[in-house]
Amino acid sequence: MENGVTSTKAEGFLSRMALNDNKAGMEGLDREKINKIIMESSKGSRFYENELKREQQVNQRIEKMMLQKAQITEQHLKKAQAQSTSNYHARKYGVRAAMPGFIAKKLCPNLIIVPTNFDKYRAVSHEIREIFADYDPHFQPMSLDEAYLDFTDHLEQRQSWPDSLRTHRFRASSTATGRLIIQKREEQISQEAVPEMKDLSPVLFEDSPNSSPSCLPGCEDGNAAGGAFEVFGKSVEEAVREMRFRIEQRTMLTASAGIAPNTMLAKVCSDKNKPNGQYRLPSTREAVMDFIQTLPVRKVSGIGKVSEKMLNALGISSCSHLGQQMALLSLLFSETAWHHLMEVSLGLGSTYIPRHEERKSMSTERTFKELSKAEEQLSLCRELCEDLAGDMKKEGLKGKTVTLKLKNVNFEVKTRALTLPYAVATVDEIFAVAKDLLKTERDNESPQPLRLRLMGVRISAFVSSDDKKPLQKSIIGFLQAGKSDSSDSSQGMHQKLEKENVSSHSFQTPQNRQEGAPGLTTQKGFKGSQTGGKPQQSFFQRAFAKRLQLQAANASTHEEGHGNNSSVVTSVGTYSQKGIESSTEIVTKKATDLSDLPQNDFVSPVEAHASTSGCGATGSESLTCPVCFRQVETDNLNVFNRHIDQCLSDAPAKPIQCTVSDTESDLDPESEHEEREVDKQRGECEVEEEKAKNSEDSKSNSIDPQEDQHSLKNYSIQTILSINGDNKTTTSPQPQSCNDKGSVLICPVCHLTQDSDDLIIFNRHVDLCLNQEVLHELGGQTSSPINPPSFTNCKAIDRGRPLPMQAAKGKTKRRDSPSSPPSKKAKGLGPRNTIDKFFR
DNA sequence: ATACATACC
DNA sequence: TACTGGTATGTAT
Repeated sequence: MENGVTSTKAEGFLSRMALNDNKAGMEGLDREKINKIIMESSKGSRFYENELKREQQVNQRIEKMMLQKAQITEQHLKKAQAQSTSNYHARKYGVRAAMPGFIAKKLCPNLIIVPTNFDKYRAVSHEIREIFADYDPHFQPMSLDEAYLDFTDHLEQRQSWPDSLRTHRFRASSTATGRLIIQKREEQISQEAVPEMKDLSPVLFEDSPNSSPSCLPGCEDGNAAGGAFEVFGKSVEEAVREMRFRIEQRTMLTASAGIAPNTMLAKVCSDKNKPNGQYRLPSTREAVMDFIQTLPVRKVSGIGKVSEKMLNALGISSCSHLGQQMALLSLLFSETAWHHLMEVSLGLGSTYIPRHEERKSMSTERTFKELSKAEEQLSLCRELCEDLAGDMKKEGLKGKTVTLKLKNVNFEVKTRALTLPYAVATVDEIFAVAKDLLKTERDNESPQPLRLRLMGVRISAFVSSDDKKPLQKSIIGFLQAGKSDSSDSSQGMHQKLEKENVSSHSFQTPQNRQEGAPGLTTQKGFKGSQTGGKPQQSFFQRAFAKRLQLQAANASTHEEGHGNNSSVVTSVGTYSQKGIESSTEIVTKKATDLSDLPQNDFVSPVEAHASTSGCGATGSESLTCPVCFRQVETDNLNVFNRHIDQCLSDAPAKPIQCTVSDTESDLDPESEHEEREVDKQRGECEVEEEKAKNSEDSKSNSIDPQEDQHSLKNYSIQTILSINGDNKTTTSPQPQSCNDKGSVLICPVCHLTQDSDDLIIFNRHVDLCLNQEVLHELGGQTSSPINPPSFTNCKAIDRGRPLPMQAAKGKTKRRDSPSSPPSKKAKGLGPRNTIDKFFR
């Protein structure tokens, strides 16, 4: 048994943690050796144990799934039938994104872990984005180093451009020098790094360093003129190559790109010739289908290690398998997941670049050495709230839901949230809630202490810009008589407040009590108001609309010309990484704040609010009303809440008499200044986090052997492009015929009557139809998200997806219900917004 | 609305 | 010694 357990664990670990050579630059490594190192470095740690646990959970899910699969009868089926990163040198050692530094060091003892420098990344990102904008002013950045672009318009214009507009010089100043610089870089790559690799790596690898030389074209011609230059052609490939060339000239960073008919494919393609390369997938059905057939599901954005494992358990590893198993998958997966898989299997993806959406949440979290003392947890919590409030202020945001995230020393994560009836943004408001959530959690665990290794605070449920603006105005108006905004806080809010609070349940149960007086601080520099996005249409709505549009257009001329509809994804490689220890020193910088806090560790939000406002008493048997600021002699929150409600309805439009000064008020100007300083350092950390998005926080992101510290050189940018080109008309698919009762399904795309009333078959037809229509005739506007849904908790048959057997005349519905709103789902399917708060 | 899991960078 | 941080999304309850 012992053995069995051990090996199970080992397997779990391996499948979960083992080297993932999915990414470029990791081919031909000695996996076994690397995995051994990873394994030995990790085993026994709490993290490891927790990973095992999670692995078991996934396995259970799979087991459950298999059970369900076993219950599927022929009938069913028949019916259904119907990271920062490591640089490329480091990757040769098996070092990869998201790998902890201590393991990376074992794989590559000579590794130098470079601290992150997000200011630098932002600067570079800005430059790159300027170049992107030349090709698509509406490009969508997905992160600092990655974006989708639609090349369609650019290509159209480009056709008539003279050579001069397609000519680009080598690096500025003196060209000769520029070339030297570049060449020097290459030498460093190939001569320095490589030998060292061989000598020092504990890991053997089989193939020699790949490496496409950087995209230096062999342009002799332009040299005489006092500067080397190159004339780029008019094709997509040339345009993209030109873009990458410009990026490299400008930033000394290389970029990779994928060119494909939609974003999903473009993303995959961008990985194909990474680093410093590009790959074009032609926009033909044949090419797309061929491409998809052999594509491992894991390559597709949105299919992560869990989804992959579940699919693998069903014998599905490539996208072609997906296509073959749609019926089965429809019974085992949720509708959303299934739909996404179907689109993937058909090579479908988004062909438009959605507008940059507004953020939906903002958070900050920190990992530290074990923290068990209530006071320290409390002060840390406050610190987080301060950071968060600062960030919120920068963007002029207010949100109603505050979430506390806790991770204990065993890596178990918990989140606790509370939604208020009004939006908050200041330190005190946030802290009041977070503190309460923390207390509740502590109480729940007691007498065991909370042994935390991470704490985070998040705000979500932002009020819309529309809501915010008047709010803002009224506050400003209210304050006009007055002083600086930092001292007023709750005053101006009164009217709004009163309205909101009165109409909503202001306070609730002890578990759920909410702070009564938001005491919103005014914020200057309120920028707000990005216009609301266009409502997202569903896949079918779009297709249908497009078709109508096309039909209309067809009446007149149908000469779209070039027919190059493109999207581009670009990603810049990761730069550097912060030291491993960076996250450990956080613990209690603000121990002094403890003095500001009431003695009892955890007080109710209201109490805290009052006390930090300097207006409340802190007697243990009384609570301070946030409205009238009188003591209420009770510790019964129901009583207290009644008082507040009363207070709110009784004393309407009267400003609260108290100089609240909450926000930053508990810091004197001096210390506030210091705080800012600290924030700066922290800023780097946060930026790092940004960076860390690309892989790991301090650990793995920029692991570069043999790199100059703080230098960007030798890093690469990766670009993914997608394009719709070569429109070819394809014949519509033959409607599948199964024939049945008198029901009739009509394809919303081709408008042909379908013989089968089998929805699965019908749906498949629709998708095929869309695929062709959209891809070829229409330049295809599918609404597949750029960032696909995750596959959390796939469900199973019993939940029974409603297979609407309704067959009507004229209008047919998919289970998706084309006419019904994409619902939250489709909406949720919107792009994952990874734009950092630091770049906005 | 809340909690948790998955995914991406 | 010893596995991140920020954001989004999906599912269950």
